[in-house]
Amino acid sequence: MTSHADALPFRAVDPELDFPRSEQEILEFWRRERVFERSLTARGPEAPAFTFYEGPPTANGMPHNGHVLTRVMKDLFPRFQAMQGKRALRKGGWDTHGLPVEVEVEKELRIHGKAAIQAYGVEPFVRRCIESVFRYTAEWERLTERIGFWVSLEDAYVTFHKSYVESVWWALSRLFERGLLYQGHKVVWWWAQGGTALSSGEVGQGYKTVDDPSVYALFPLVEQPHRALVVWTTTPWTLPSNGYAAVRPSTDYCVVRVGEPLPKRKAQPLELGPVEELIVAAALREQLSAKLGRELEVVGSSSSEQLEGLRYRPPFDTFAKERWGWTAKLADHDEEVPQWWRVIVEDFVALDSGTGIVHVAPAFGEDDGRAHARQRQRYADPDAVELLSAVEPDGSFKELVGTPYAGRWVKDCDKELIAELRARRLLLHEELYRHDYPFCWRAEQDPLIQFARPAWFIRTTAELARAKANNQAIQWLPPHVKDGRFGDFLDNNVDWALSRERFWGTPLNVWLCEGCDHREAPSSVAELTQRNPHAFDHWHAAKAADPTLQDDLMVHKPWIDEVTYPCPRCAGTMRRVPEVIDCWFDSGCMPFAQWGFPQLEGSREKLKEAFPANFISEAIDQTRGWFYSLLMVSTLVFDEATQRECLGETRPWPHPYERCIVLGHVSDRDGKKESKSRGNYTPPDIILDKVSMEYAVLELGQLEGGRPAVDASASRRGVALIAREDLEGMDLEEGAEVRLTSGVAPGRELRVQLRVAKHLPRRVAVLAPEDRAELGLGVAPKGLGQRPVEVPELPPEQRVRVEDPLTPAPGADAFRWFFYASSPPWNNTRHSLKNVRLYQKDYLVKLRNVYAFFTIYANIDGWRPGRCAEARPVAARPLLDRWLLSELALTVQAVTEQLEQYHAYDAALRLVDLVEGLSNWYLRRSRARFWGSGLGQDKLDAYATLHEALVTVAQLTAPFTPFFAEELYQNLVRRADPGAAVSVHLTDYPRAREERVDAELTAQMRAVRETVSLGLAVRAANRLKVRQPLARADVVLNDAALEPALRSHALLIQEELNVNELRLMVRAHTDGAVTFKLQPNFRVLGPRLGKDVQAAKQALAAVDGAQAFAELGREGRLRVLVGQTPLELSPEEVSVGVSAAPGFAAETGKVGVVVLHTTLSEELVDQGLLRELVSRVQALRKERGLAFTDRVRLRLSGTERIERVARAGLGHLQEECLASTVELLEDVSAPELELGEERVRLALERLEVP
RNA sequence: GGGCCAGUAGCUCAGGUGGUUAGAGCGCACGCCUGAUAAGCGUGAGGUCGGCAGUUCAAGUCUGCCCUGGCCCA
Repeated sequence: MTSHADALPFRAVDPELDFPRSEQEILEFWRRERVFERSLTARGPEAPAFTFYEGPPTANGMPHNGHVLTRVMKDLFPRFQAMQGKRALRKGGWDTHGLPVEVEVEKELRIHGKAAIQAYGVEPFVRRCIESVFRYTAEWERLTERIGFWVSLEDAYVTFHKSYVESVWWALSRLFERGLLYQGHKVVWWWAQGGTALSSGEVGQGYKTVDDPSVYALFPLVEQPHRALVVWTTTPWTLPSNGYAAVRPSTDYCVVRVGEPLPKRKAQPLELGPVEELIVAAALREQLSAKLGRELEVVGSSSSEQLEGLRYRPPFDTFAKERWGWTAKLADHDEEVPQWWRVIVEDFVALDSGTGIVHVAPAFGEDDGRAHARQRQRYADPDAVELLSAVEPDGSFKELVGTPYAGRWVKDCDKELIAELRARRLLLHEELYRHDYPFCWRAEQDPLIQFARPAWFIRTTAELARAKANNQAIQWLPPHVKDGRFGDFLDNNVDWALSRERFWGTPLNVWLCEGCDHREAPSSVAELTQRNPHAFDHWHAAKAADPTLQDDLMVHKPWIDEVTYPCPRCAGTMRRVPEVIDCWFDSGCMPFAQWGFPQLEGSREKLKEAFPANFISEAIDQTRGWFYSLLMVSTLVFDEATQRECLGETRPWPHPYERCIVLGHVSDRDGKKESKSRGNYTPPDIILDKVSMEYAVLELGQLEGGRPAVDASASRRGVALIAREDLEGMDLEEGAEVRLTSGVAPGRELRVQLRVAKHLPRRVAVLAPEDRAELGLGVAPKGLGQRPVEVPELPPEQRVRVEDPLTPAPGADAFRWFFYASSPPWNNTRHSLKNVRLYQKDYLVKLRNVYAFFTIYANIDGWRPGRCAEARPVAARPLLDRWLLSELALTVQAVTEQLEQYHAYDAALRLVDLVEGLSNWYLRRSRARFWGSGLGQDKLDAYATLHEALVTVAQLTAPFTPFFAEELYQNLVRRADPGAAVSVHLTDYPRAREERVDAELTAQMRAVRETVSLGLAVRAANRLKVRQPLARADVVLNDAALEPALRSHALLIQEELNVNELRLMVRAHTDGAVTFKLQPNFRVLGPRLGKDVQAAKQALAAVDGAQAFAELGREGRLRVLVGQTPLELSPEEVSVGVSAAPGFAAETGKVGVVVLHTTLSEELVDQGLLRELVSRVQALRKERGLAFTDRVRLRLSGTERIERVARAGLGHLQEECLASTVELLEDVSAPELELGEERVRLALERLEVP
């Protein structure tokens, strides 16, 4: 059956705004028609590839708004490029390894530390890691689809898969062969009691404020034993492991003598033994003097450069007793120098506390470790220099420290160490120092220590020049990242600490021989099997016993640890090192590992095609993360030889990505970071699907004694109290009616009003007992202590869902658009439901209104896209049509250009401009053209123009707002033409019709719009309703060139301003309403006159503007007196502007001045009354709810003047009001209306259409 | 403590190479329109351009120092 609706040219646009609903239909359409899959193949196999790399998320947490931003940016450009004719491949990916995953699993199992994991069993632990990693995959996939992020998830790469791991092995194997892998030490935050390094996230959770000893120790100089460095440390237990003393670069130091006690100070007794003079930073001398309570007399000066290299006696001889004389050979010249106990220069030395000289124990501080690494670089054989550490991994002192310290927990020895220093006269000062120090977040009484662990490194510093060249070739957005944050990071590069003493990660593929020192890095399972055919027997046995075992696990701990093979050099056995690798290295291997290169068939071709990526995009925090790992891994692995071997050619920089869009963070509406624990977090669902949130249920009684001051009367039946922030979060006003539902009372709902209670925590709602009973709800026991983050975990009877029943959520397009259009993507974005709606209104809603208008009238007129052919050629169409099509062409040009440059924000701005002009000018000015009956030529032109504009906008906006673009396209194009491309996303991106660009017309229209605007401002300022016609408007132009332009739009201006006559003139008087203002043209005159230009300004302001302007015109120059000096000015040196004289009905703008003649003749008043009449009738029509096309019978009675006006304007009334008959009667029974001084009664009834 | 980025109207943002009345949209107020109607439109009020110095005839724009926020690193 063909319904009436199906017969319409266009499906009527739903008057209700519910974007999520139509988006669901479109999602279903895309699924059904497999539009994404088609878009990948539609351009044929020969189409050029466009490559995008997906930075893999970890799915062990819920996706949040930041993920929406990245996914939305990642989606935009491939969609655009696909419409530009490219094969835009988008392979998904999942990051699955790493410490955060292990920590999550530890939390679940309520175990902590290496030993606990081993006790639990590495095998079941690893299996739980896999489960954990995919815990929220479903949510991720749902969000991905819902926001319209097109990515191939079904063949997504997964970092723990065997093929991926083997690719990573291949890369490491390459680096190993080139000598870029070595063993060293890395300083980590170490939980000694548990034998585990903690991630920075874990460390951050465990800070406590504590008092630690702060020690000022003396390090006597070897050459001048009477002088000592005053060295500051807060970790006395690291002093036995001292290696260097560090001073700050380019800093003044002074030599002082300890003098008399300061007056009014408590001076401590000092026993300094042979030391007489102290060296401290000049800037900290007084501070130290105050601490000691003694004068410090300056007896000499020094600088960091002079101090550098001086040898000193370490405070403890733990290592010095054996190694004092040890030296090492320098790399750059043939010289042996002492390895230890020298002054070095380091940036990290601060001058805000201490002495400006810092104790460096390379094993016990990150700065210290790095400083040591730099020292090692000086030597011919860096590995010849060992690391001094007097501490065992369990946190106890080593035997070599000797009694009484050996075997004891280091921090317990602080006091005795200090006492020993004092006894040896090496202690200058001691005090307590209050600071924040990290403790283990699970074992809260255990302080962490920084501790050097043996680790494998990649020698990135060896290839740094190539990495930098690579960076230089990347197009960074914003550009400052290149030489700013990223460049700086490269400049300060240190070798990559690759290994991790953990369980869940890519195992480091280095095998060591037990018998000799032979090392190998096999690159695949196949290679291992070649070396030992039985290498994986244990795995196959395990798999036979448990067929559910995933094949990928054969390359993971614990199974891989059992793989051994005979040493090729001796009779020993090769065993793998125990470590796994940094998961950042995994992610950096993604360009080739996603294809399983080189071991998988076809991977070589795929790599060749998709290397480098055209663009990647992630947030700024990835600078040192993925941006770095990608660049570094590819720089290292793909040296020229490897490129030739793997790609068959060498590629110029950059690789592996040509462009990188660095995104800002998503913050709340106050610019604060969104955080679940603070509760200032807007879940994506609120934007995408339903404005609803869950709250913990509280009752009034729980507030007593707490901070919230709640008026007891505010809590009553039918009212829910919440925090103001929560109210704003749902974009609701106080008093809004909401729907309450509960998980324990399915199907039941309650309508209540929302009220704000001051100081209420977020995410709680106070309900009246009766209301709670209605929904079967209890209360959350924590009351005011309820934390937002815990709300979803509460039992169902303690939670209530609050939903806004009136306003649908903005939807996915709005969410996307918000991120594109609100600010450049590298700025931080202030996100809230309200803001998303704001930007939606500005663009999507406006566009939708134009679209709705179009369908209404096209349906009335039966206009179909086929009738486009009946429109005249563009050049012959009315000015307004030509203007719109010119704007359209310009916009196509600009948007395309911006998207090619990856400027999403600028492109979005252009689209907003276009839609603004389309709605606010073109349609407003064209509405009357659609009203008349029948399809005249002008109307045919208008339909064709508007239709084309809408279709083009649909295509332009398709990469940005794919859902609404699809709706437009389906209704405007495909409904009439089933042969058209199935989806807007399968069409070609619009090409600018350059022949239609009319820059002059654009400029003219701008002037017209400004003129109109000025005229309306005059009316507003003088309280002249637009409905009242005026006799005349004078437009006094600043620029003569605009005169003919405006003349051609005179009718339009008259109509907008409702004036009967328009006069255009160029810088002329109009009855004194205009004055002339002369100013220097500063750009020209400034350089000529210099300082005097200000005097010239005053002189010009003083002359009679009109006369001066006349003189300029007459003689081609102007003479003025500047002070006593005559000055001759050329026309270029003077800028003349007209402005409205005070007291006239006139306004000034850039184009010039608009003057309105405000005297009302009787005739004008009559004209005004007629318009009033029409207006009142239209209001009545609306009141009656009449359709646009309904015909009416109008009866009216009124004062004499009204009747005269009505009689004279009968035809006009009939036409404007669709009144078939207009009857003037003695008395109409209707309320009397006032029209100024006149009165009228109006009655109308609908006429049935015959 | 260091590096990078940002700070312009209530909000979100524009403001090549310095040029003298600092712009837009939204919001707000007032008004218009009533054949896009829970829509459309106009006008207006809001700014010591984060602060303080400096360079210059002239600074939102250049320089220095400082303040606030964000991120990264200590």
